[in-house]
Amino acid sequence: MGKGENTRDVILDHAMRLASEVGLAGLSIGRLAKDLGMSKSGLFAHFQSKEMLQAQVLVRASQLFIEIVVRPALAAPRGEPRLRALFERWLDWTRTAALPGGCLFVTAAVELDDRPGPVRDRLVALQKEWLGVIARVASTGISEGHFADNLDPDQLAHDLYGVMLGYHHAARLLRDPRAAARARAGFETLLTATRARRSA
Amino acid sequence: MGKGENTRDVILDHAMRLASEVGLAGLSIGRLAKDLGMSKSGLFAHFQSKEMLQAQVLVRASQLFIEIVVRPALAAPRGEPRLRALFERWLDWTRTAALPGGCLFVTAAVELDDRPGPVRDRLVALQKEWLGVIARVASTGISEGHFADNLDPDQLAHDLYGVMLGYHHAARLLRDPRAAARARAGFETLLTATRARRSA
DNA sequence: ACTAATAACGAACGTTCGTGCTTTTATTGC
DNA sequence: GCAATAAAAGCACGAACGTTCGTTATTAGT
Repeated sequence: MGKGENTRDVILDHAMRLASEVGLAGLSIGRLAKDLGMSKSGLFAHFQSKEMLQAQVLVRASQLFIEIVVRPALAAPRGEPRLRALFERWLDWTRTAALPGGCLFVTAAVELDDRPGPVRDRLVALQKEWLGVIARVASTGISEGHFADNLDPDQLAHDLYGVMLGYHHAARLLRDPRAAARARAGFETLLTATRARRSA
Repeated sequence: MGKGENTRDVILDHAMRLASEVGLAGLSIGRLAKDLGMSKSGLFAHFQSKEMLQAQVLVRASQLFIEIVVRPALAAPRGEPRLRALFERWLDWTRTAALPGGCLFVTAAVELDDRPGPVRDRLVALQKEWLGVIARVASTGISEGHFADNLDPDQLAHDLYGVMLGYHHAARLLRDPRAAARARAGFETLLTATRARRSA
């Protein structure tokens, strides 16, 4: 690994943390350079544009997310236990990843939802992938007999995302100390519902 | 109503719509002035600072929200019917209010959650008020016998907010045409859960 | 109609923004 | 240790930012 590649990693790491606080649009080359003690142009040369930087930050964050949340959860048994493992790690991942401003994907999702472009496209792809992972685990939960067989895995994935967004809102904006407890209660409500057959 | 007050309303109205797309931080005096065909300084004079403008936009949006969502829903019978009315109007309110960029409060919540200051404080107060309204309606639902008497109204309010955030995410970022259906399904899951006594 | 007050204007301020070019400094391969 | 290469710095650019100033139109009260 050349030296450039190394500093590039350092830049992306810091950019990811900064973006969790101020958003991807709030990132500024000047601010990053100042924080890292290097020149604007020297930093800029690692990326062809700010847009490229933003996209790379997203990629880096998703790698970290997989490493911190997804991979370890795969150690849990298929079906419900694995879903629980995913949920707990997801709930805690901004702490584990030391993201000072909360989940970067939540921030990016809101600020990019009306801004077409490659960065938005990449985020959408990542989010759909993640929802797909959840849905697949839920689906396995059906075949394992943990959940009712008329459960809609995509709906459960969607609902789980809602629980996480609610947690983010309560924890970050409202600074509600019960946020995690509320999220877990919401999760249990969803899981309970997966057991009763629902009227179509 | 003097002339100044009128143009001030026009400015705030447009600023609110613009902010729903680009966020409160994304608002710029120059852009607003250009859109409305007036000078930067003339527009600026209506507010002492950009921060004041942002705060006023929030106030304006909450007035609109009350008018469009809360007030009409109060016509529905107390308890569950009123909660349903609130939910349906909430789900549709950005369309009714003609906000092109989705719910302004969602956007503001994410971008302000790490930025202390009067604007953030105002948003937090507004959000707590709104959650309080939901909780109070849910609470009435208990005394009306619609919901189990060990239901936690604050938890239901929190969960409902999560459903709405999930809807926003699916509709705005993922452009999922099933977003509204998903949100309604999540709502019904929550309501069903309020009927069964839960183990403490 | 004349005056006092309000509203809007145009220009400029100092910063910061992203992005080029050119030059200097570090690192690498032989 | 020297040459080739990669990385960072330095400098400058045009544009946009929020804000202030002094001045001109427009309105409202008498």
